[in-house]
Amino acid sequence: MIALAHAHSPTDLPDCTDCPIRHRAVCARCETDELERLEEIKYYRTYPAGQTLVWAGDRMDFVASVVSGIATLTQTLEDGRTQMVGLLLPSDFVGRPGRDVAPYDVVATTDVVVCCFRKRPFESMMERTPHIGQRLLEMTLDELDAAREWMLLLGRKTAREKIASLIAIIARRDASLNLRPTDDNIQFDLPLTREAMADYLGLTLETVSRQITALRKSEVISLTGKRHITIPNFDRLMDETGDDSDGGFLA
Amino acid sequence: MIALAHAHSPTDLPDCTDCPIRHRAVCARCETDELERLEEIKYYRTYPAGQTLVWAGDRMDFVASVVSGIATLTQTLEDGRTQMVGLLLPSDFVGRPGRDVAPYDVVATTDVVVCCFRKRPFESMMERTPHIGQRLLEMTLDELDAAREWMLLLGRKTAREKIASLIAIIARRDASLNLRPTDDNIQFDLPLTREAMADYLGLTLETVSRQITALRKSEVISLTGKRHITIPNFDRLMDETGDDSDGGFLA
DNA sequence: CCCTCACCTTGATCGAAGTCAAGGAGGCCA
DNA sequence: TGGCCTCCTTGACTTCGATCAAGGTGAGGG
Repeated sequence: MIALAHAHSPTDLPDCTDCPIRHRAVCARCETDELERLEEIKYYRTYPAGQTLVWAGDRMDFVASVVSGIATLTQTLEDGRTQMVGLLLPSDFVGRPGRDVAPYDVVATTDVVVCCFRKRPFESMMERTPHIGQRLLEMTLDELDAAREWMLLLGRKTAREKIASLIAIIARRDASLNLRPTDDNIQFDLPLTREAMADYLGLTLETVSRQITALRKSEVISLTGKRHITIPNFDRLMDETGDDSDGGFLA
Repeated sequence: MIALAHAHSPTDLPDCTDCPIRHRAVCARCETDELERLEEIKYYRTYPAGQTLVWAGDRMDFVASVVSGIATLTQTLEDGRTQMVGLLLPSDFVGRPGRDVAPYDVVATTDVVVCCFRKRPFESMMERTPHIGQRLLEMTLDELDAAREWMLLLGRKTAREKIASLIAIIARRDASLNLRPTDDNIQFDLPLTREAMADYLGLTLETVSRQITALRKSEVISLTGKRHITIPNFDRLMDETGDDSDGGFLA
């Protein structure tokens, strides 16, 4: 949820106590001494935008936290149809203790920095450190809620509602990120291409494009360039999502 | 995953050590002494088929394990469109420690027996008993995988593939339940109405009905009555699901 | 400066699934 | 035994989003 205002290179991030995701990641509940032990087994990796961090089916010998940037989890059917099943933001966790083989592709959407832990040491650390397991449970339950919200969207919403929902979610996230209120004249850049949005929403990229145009023509949103969005009236946008008024939504 | 061969009434189930879900539920890893403490705060409830156990938005002052029967988790949009977001089988967990308000409706599909724990005592027990949290984490991660598999189905599969996938999953579950091999001439009863299947698959009940008929006409399945299904050739069915050969699937 | 390539938009057409409507089958109760 | 129910099937028609196809836009590199 928290992005770096200015990108750090791995060597700028030696110390967990200064870590930008310290209070949100899997290590959030750790005490200083626990953090010190984590520090010993961690290492940073960076990936440029577009690169695949993990291929579905590959052995994974590490788990990791996203420190900065955005990555996606995607599944693919044998004939090439793909569905995004998760969006990884800073502090989100990659991998699963106790599992050897990655079930999804993990792809960097922007440049990404991750804080990795070799799986075995992390697992044994988890046994000794309930704080890690507790936090991971909390995060996993949140992700499960988000996945279920997304199932409702995929199964029952119209294309227009899907786009409106996605824009609302990104707007909310951006607002919370920059500590601005979620009201009117919110502005932000879409971090996803039309194709990635299509993969997220279970649509084609043409439909995504058409529905964005339609929302623009209805003045629910306005566009500057292809990616920069302004929301003149947030309630107006929420009306288009199909959710009931408050509409608790995704991570 | 394990159902009772013969239904117990609540009073038949006084003792955790004899519990049919002892080795699969949230208490699976507990030692005898931990079990004894759980025993003190548990109580059973039964619900007849069709009854709602929990309404979305209600306060929930308990968490629970499904002991026998099947229940569904569903979400509803304000105009009435509904999407099933989870299927609760024996040993599955209901509720979330640390949360007060239920986010989904929980409805009994068959007669259901649940083993309840008042939320506060359960939460404080969780703090002292890492085994419970560990097991809950494992179960939640499994559910998250299942939800993501389901997202792929909802977003990218055709109606025919959705139906084939659902039948395959129920067949697999039934086979594992009865310790029969998943090969040919599998037979079982669909535990869901056409409408419930539609809610699960993001379809209408008419489309479900038509696709079941179509699969019957293609001799991928055969029907006896409306609910009893025979699968002459399991590989044939798998070919219709759109998944790649092995196709790791849901709970 | 212009070319190229990735990304996006728009149009025309098609088809899968939704909608509306009618009726069948079986279980349950009076 | 007959008359509900609820659950399911089938048909006719409509519609939303996919598909196929053609171009537009803008950033970066030669």
